[in-house]
Amino acid sequence: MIVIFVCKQCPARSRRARGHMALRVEGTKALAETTVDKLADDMAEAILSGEFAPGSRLDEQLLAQRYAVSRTPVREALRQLATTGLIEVRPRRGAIVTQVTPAQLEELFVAMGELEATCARLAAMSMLPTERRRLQALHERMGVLARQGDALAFADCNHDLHTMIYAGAHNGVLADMTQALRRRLAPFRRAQFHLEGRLPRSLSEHDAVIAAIVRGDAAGAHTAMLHHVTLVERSFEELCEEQVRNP
Amino acid sequence: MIVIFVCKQCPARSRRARGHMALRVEGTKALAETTVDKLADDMAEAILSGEFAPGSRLDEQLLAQRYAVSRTPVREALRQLATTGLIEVRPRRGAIVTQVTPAQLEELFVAMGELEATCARLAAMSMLPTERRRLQALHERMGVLARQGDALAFADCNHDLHTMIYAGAHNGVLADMTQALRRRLAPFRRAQFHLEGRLPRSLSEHDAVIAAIVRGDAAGAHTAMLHHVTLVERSFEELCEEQVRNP
DNA sequence: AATGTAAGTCTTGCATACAAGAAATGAGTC
DNA sequence: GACTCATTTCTTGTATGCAAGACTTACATT
Repeated sequence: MIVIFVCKQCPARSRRARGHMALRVEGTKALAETTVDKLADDMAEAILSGEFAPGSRLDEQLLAQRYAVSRTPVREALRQLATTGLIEVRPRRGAIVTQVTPAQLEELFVAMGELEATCARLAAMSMLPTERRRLQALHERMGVLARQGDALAFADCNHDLHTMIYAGAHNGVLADMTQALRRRLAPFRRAQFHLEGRLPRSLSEHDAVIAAIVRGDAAGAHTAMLHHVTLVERSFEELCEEQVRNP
Repeated sequence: MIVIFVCKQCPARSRRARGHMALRVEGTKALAETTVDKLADDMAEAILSGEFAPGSRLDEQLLAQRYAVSRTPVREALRQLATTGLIEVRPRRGAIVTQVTPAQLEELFVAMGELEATCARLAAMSMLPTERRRLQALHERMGVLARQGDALAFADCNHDLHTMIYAGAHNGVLADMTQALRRRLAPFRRAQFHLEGRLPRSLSEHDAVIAAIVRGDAAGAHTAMLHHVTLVERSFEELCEEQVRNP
């Protein structure tokens, strides 16, 4: 979200000239205003959605044609994606979508769990009363959704709940890192909400986390969150094994 | 470090043609082979060393002249640095070296502490006997250096010690993130090793961390490391205040 | 004097062009 | 028939050029 403070009196020209600023709200990213940013966003989305399969080559010319731009902005976008780990650029040999090995996936899940648990611990220590109340309220709403069996809305709220916890840690650096990791793992987590009985199970795990945070139990929040994320990972693994058996 | 598996029988030409690969060792970065990578490294170094002051503008043409290249690779390097948070590129308004506010610095230190503590916890759980022994050995060597008052060698070993702990967590993702944060904070940590009495104090703090890791006490390692990093931060703050008083 | 306007200059953003390295192809050799 | 080597083709890496947006300066207005 971008908030712009505008002096209605000043015509557009002088507004810029005097440096009236577009203030960015804390913790948000600027909207993609330049071609490169749009490209990077689009390509990241295409990778995360699986359209660009892991291991596939990203030909600069093809991408340039696809997005109707020249190679220059494509290259800049590719470099940007490379530093996020989504793709790999091999000097003089082009870029490929990063192939995540099972071992690396395991590491990503573990790292994610640790970061989330850390956020939960900090949140338990430093959340404001308002934040705790809103967290509790969201959790209760998810209880209703779970009973209604609305997996889609539940997933949305689940995302908000976790984001709320990152924010509650009151540490932008940590929140950004955790969010980034979460995004990278999104493709692997998506499927599991359709698993039978996942919703109520998820809810009861959340219960422990939320309760610990609300009562300010740092160690408890850490443990409960680690447990929760580990279970999410476990059910992902089960899903994989199942797919191997019944492809 | 790069390890290349070579078939001695095949001449260089066919080796490439047949796709014999240069295997990158886990957890390391490729050497800068392309102009852009070299630029990015150089510029990052210049920023971290303070040559490019926080807030200063990075003019593409000037940079291109300085490194005797065209603007194209400079722009790509800038984009790369931007995603690491070292600089900020404002659309159509050029790049500036990120200005870290005291509040952000505090967040960086806290995040760093949490990550280091997490690494220590995981290391306590999953380090191999060899790794524990080497950690212990390095710690003892640092004891000697501290008694000799060799601050420079001590700082080197200190770096190695922490790196060893990241590696001991057996999680490349976490290790990379921690290392990156450590690098970003390096300019702010550098000065403090010259503080009076810092070496022996640092050593005794390490003692608690190492002991906990070696005996496999996960919770203890976490707590001790968090304590250690917090103290490092504290002494940095003291240093700042002192400089404010006697500039 | 302070603010608003307009022209001019400078910088960035993107496209195009060319050079150099890598893969692919095909002929020759053992 | 497998391997080597040379040649061709394709892709990436870097330089250059042009257009559009942002800053500067000088000027006009209240």
